Amino acid sequence: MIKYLLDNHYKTTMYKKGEVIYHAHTMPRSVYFIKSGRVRMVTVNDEGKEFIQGLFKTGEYFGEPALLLNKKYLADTIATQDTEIIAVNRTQFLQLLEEHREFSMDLIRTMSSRLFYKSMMLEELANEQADHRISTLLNYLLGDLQPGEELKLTRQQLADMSGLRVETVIRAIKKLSDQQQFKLIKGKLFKK
Amino acid sequence: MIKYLLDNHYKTTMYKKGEVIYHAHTMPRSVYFIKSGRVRMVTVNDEGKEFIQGLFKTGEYFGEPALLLNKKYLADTIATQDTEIIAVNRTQFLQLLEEHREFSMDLIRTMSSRLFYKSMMLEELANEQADHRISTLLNYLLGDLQPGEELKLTRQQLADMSGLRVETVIRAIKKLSDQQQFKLIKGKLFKK
DNA sequence: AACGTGTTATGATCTGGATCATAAAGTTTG
DNA sequence: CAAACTTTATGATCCAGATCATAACACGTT
Repeated sequence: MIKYLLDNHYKTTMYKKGEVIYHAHTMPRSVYFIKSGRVRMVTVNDEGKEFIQGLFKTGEYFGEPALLLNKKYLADTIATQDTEIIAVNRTQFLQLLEEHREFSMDLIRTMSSRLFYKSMMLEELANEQADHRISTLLNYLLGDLQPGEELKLTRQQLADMSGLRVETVIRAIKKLSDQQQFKLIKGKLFKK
Repeated sequence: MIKYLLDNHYKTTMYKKGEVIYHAHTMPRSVYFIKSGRVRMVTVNDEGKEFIQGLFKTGEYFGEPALLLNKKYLADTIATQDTEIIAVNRTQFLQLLEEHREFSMDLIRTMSSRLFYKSMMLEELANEQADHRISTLLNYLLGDLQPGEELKLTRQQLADMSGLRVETVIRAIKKLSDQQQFKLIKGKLFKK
């Protein structure tokens, strides 16, 4: 999709590490495709505590639900590193969906997978204890990795994905480190 | 969509109140369209505590994400009252998506709205106190109602949607009942 | 190798909401 | 309309995880 957008002269914008792509509580104007880089989508509560709603990388896109529902964004979206973005406005986006059957199918599949993740995490946050939450989250994240590969997330990020505090995540990971499908080397997590 | 399915001789199945349409941890075979009735989608943890992932009524459909991702269901789906269901298998479903542009757009919008709801609830469960959670949930649910209309959900159901216990929901609703956009009459909730 | 910054680690205390218990409404059924 | 349920209500106790405090690594920089 990105290739198609580039071939058709869509404009890319550069966001420096830490720059905000959009703010919560504003009306959406575009869908954002990541040409290169990484982005995090976070909701922030009154006390400034972040919850990571999603992490997006090169080739992925975000921001469609609010655009399609014509509702204000729930989350802030921030470049986690220097990132190139192609913004596609509503008209263009709807046109892409109409004219490219494969893209609308891709979107449906992408949304399915996000729904799956969110349903899983909702169950965890609603009903499960800290250890269980971390175990489920880690197993899910490790699923994407090759054996021996490192899970490049800090304890703080895992806390912000699971609704726990850093200290709790640190203690949970320590406790889980035997019986799990990861190993701990100098505090880092590697898939077994 | 339902009309189209009926016109094309898709078979409807009757589920009595309390009957299970599908179980968590089984492989999906179909997408389910509700011809009439109501259905709840719940995840259940080891201690038997339920979390309501979704409530579906006449005209709505459910079960697509697992089918499209070819992953086991996360939740059980149960008829909340006598319900008529049209089960559409994978091939038929993919065919519907290909041949009916409007339907694939409807699905995208439906999924957007479910994602929106789940993102909202995740933020609440991760970061907010009981009163805030209930307030957000009630305001969201009241949004669909006419002024004066009753919100037909028990405290237990609200608890199962917000990850709280009944007693906590009861106390929260009492505390919120002044400053909110609902009124309490004999324990029932009405939109102002 | 000393310094600075980010991350992991660990112990001690505190608290919101769970849990337990019991009762009072409200609703449905025979 | 009484009996049998279901749902709402309220008080008392308890505990997992938040919060606070402080230290120890890890790693890049000069």
